[in-house]
Amino acid sequence: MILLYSKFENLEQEKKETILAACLDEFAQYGYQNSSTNRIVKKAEISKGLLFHYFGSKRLLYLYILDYVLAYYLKKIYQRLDGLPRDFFERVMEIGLIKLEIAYQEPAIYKIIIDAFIYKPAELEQEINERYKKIYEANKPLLVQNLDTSRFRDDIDQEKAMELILFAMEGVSNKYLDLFKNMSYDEIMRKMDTIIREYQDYMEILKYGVYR
Amino acid sequence: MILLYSKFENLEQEKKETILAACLDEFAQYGYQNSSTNRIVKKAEISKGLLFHYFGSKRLLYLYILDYVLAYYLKKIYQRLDGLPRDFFERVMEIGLIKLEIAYQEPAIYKIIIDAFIYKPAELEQEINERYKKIYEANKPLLVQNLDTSRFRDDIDQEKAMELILFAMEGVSNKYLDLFKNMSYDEIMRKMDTIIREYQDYMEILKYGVYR
Amino acid sequence: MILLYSKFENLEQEKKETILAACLDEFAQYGYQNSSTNRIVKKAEISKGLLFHYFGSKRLLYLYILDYVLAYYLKKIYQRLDGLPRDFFERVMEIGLIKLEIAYQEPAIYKIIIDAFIYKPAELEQEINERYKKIYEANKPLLVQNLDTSRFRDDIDQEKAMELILFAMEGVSNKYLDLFKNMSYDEIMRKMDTIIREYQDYMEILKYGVYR
Amino acid sequence: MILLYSKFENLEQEKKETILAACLDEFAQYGYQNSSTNRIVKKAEISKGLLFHYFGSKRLLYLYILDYVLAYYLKKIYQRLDGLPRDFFERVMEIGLIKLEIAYQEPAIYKIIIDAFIYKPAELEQEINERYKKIYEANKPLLVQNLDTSRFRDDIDQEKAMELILFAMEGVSNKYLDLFKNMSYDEIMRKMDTIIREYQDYMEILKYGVYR
DNA sequence: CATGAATGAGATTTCATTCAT
DNA sequence: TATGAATGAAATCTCATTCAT
Repeated sequence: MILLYSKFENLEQEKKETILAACLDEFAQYGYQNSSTNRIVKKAEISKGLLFHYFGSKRLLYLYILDYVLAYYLKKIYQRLDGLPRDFFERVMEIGLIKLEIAYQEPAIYKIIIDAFIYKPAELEQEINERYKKIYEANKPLLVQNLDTSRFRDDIDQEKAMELILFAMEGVSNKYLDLFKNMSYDEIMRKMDTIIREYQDYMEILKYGVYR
Repeated sequence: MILLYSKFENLEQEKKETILAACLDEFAQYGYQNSSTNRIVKKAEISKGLLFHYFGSKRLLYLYILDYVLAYYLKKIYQRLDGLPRDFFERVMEIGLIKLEIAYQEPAIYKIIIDAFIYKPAELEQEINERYKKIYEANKPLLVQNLDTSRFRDDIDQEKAMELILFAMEGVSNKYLDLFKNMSYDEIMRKMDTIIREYQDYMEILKYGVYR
Repeated sequence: MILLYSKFENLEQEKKETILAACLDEFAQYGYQNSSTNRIVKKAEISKGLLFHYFGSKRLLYLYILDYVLAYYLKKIYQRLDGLPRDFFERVMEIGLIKLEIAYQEPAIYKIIIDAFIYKPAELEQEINERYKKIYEANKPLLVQNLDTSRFRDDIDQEKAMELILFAMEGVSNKYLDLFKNMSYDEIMRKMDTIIREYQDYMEILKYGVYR
Repeated sequence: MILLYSKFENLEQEKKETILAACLDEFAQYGYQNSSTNRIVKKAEISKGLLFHYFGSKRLLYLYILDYVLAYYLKKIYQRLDGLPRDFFERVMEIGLIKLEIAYQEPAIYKIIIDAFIYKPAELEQEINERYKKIYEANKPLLVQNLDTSRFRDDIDQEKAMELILFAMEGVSNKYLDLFKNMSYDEIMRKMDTIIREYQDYMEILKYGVYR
């Protein structure tokens, strides 16, 4: 890894950023399969050969970018780690909101991540699965560390319950994201209060089942 | 629509089926973007010109096929409509099993549907969304028709509760489907009992919250 | 084979010949590895796609051309079959002269054959070996059919002797071909008599050992 | 020449050898045309610029390497010069065995030489021909020096006879080398006795014609 | 001496679509 | 209706060589 991409990493910051921006843009808009290295070099204003000098192949370039966006994403999330609520429901909500925030502040990064894990281009399945495991493991402590589980009912499988809650709330999140697609940032912000209230409604229902 | 594809629809049954089979095969294996009309005509043993004579463009061909598989899918589901349990949880479980069944009996059809809704090739987003709404509307009665809601607690929003349950169970289903990817049909069948039992465990937890 | 190249073979004669000429030219000048399909389509004045429509890949194109030149070559040789002398030495000499003739009448064809068998591009080794065997088998009767072996000495292995003679005379032939490279056709023709006389000198020596 | 490569030749021994090894490896595996200076610098662990600093161009690098392997080859052969049998046939056989030995001890060197003289990349034809002449001249004394020609028959052209024998035996050698291609070293060694015996059979036939 | 970033032409191949027959 | 030849842009990737540092 270190050797593989060192040519690129040793570049001056500005140039690196131009190239990264071009790649993020391209992969976010077209996904892996339909992205074009031709378009990337045009956007980045570098020669065709140089891109391959840095990254070796489109495949390796994509994996580099994927790792880059994942690192960025995890960093953002972990910056908030300290302030996470101890109650599971509140924490799930908080994390959901963080994700929404990233999705709006860095839509390209968010889109690349989602695409990678949901679509998984066949020729990259293994590599993406590895990264998925890694990010899953990295996320676990986020959810369970320093958690106050005292309110969970004794007679249910706590782990399964938490899984269900996550699945359900992810479904709710996606519903909102889908809704947001055709809305401006301002519109979204204006509705945010209502959304948060709805979010809480959903959680209340779940809470009723798992908390005593 | 009627005019658009009438040339194809008026074909003799056998020829239509050969062409359909070739398209299903191709789109299931490669998805929309990476599918090739060249390969399709080779598989279907028809000429290049004829395919475009029937469908106009790759894009329109795909949409035709998408509608075809959706119709097939819905038909299969609706055939089971009468026997659906009146209890919501049992019904969700039953529908989940029907989906699994289709996924294994007609993997190509299942794969095309999943791909369409999950990946949504950018240039087809609008058309796919339309279809998504349509299928969503079509599915609604499936879930609510003739439902026995008497056991739902009075003090919760029934609709939201059902949404949550669906989201959660979809998460569980996907978890299993992911697990199945690297298993043979026989292995899956052997584990089916355990899986159904786990499925029920998850539902018990949810039930506790929404049923009185 | 028939299906593979039928698209090309069904073309009208004139177009086929233009394309063939372009390929022969290119492969003779550059060999397989360094030939360029870009240059070929330019020479043949057809579009890039069309070449691949006809032949599928550079590799298959080359194999088609190789078979074409081999067929041409064998046909030329077999046309002379009837008049071949019954004495082995005279026959070897005759065949050698036929080859020289072809080499000068159709230098591209000759060069492609020689290149294929001598250089054998690694990725085509197997296919070329198959063809080599085929041509070797086809050549055998040329050398032994209706041969008068009565003058061979009884106490030597006739087959080994004939092998040696062929190897030796091939060496002599190559020596002349090498010599010819820097000579004009006219020069060569003027020297032909001397060359044939030398040829015969060489054979006399060999004859002395194997004939009684 | 001296000026041309002096930068390289003045290097410390170890570095020179690393670079030479990389070049031998590359040219033996890929030939001139398909070799890559990129791969060479990677193997040699030197910079791109340095290679061109030393050798000027790929073409000049190849010629340097060609001269190097030829020198190596000739040195090896000449080391055996003293012990060479005085009988022409025995000497031809001995030289043939020496070549086989080199082919197995230094396959890269052998392969580069063979490739150069057999394939002759068009753009290097002249330079290779010069070297061919040089090596041919250098080989001559090897064959005739201190030779016992007393057993040659008086009535034949001795030089032509020797030429024929060389051609014939080269044909036999190539036949064996071709055979060896698909055999392991051990297999070859196990068959060596049989091969030498066959070699001698061939020579006996030739001997009969040229010796009295 | 030495580096390695940078170039851009050129390699083979695939693609959806058109159109003369 | 039906054919399949024809197009040429675009895809990814490699190449020998240069030059600022």
